[in-house]
Amino acid sequence: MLRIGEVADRAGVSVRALRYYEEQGLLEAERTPSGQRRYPESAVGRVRFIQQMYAAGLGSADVLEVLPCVHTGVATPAMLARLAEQRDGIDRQIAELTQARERLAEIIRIGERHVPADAAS
Amino acid sequence: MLRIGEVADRAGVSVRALRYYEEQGLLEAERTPSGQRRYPESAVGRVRFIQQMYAAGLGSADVLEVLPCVHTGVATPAMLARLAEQRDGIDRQIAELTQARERLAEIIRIGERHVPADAAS
DNA sequence: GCTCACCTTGACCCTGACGTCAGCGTGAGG
DNA sequence: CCTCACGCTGACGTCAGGGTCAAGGTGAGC
Repeated sequence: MLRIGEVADRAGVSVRALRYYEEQGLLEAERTPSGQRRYPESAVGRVRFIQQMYAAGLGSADVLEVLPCVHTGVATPAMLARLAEQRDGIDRQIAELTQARERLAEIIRIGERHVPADAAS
Repeated sequence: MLRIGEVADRAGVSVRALRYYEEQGLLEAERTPSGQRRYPESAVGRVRFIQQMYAAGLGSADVLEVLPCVHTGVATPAMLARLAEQRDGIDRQIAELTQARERLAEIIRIGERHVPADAAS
């Protein structure tokens, strides 16, 4: 059983973040009689997953929706549908980003043609 | 010369957003003697570009940095460097998203194996 | 039994990209 | 002249994902 600081260190997040996740219902912890949180080792991976989902632009509610499937390894059809929805959302985001990237790349190409004399600066 | 509402409609953003962009120095407008904003047609495209950059995760300051190149079509080497930096940032984001997507997709595959009997629900 | 690092809750602070409301001016049609 | 949609500024609200500070409890070593 890990203490909150250890989980934070191992997962690379702040203690505050872990308490916030708990507040959002994303992460449970057992408590010692005095009230201190104790986490299983698996919590570290769980936190990393949560971070990854946040990075993918999901909000706490979305993560909360998909977490049960991760946790249990099984999923109802409804859960699968939600997961697929999130995956498609990410796909849409990737598409948007790719477009933006192309846009920038094109601007760079144009700009390079207008400043061709300068090779190394 | 377009009024603010028209630009907002055509670009698919709110009037408030346009005023905010102006506040951030991203979008200029002429003013009628009474103070109303008047935009050239080109503003619509400009706003769309701004939106695309926001969608790519750039902040107002970043957009402000890269806009001159778009506007003028030319770029100093320093500008090119900034553009390239933003492009690379987007690339990193895409990589992260792709990872998250794969993670979700895997969870879906696992889940599907655990609920294979149910085909249409 | 003392110390000191670690933990607790609660409360307020922050940034970004707007939403929203108030109170008022503007301008084109009937 | 009246109306009514549209525009203006300024100020405050919102939401997420935490940071930070305060005031105190806990627990393992010495």
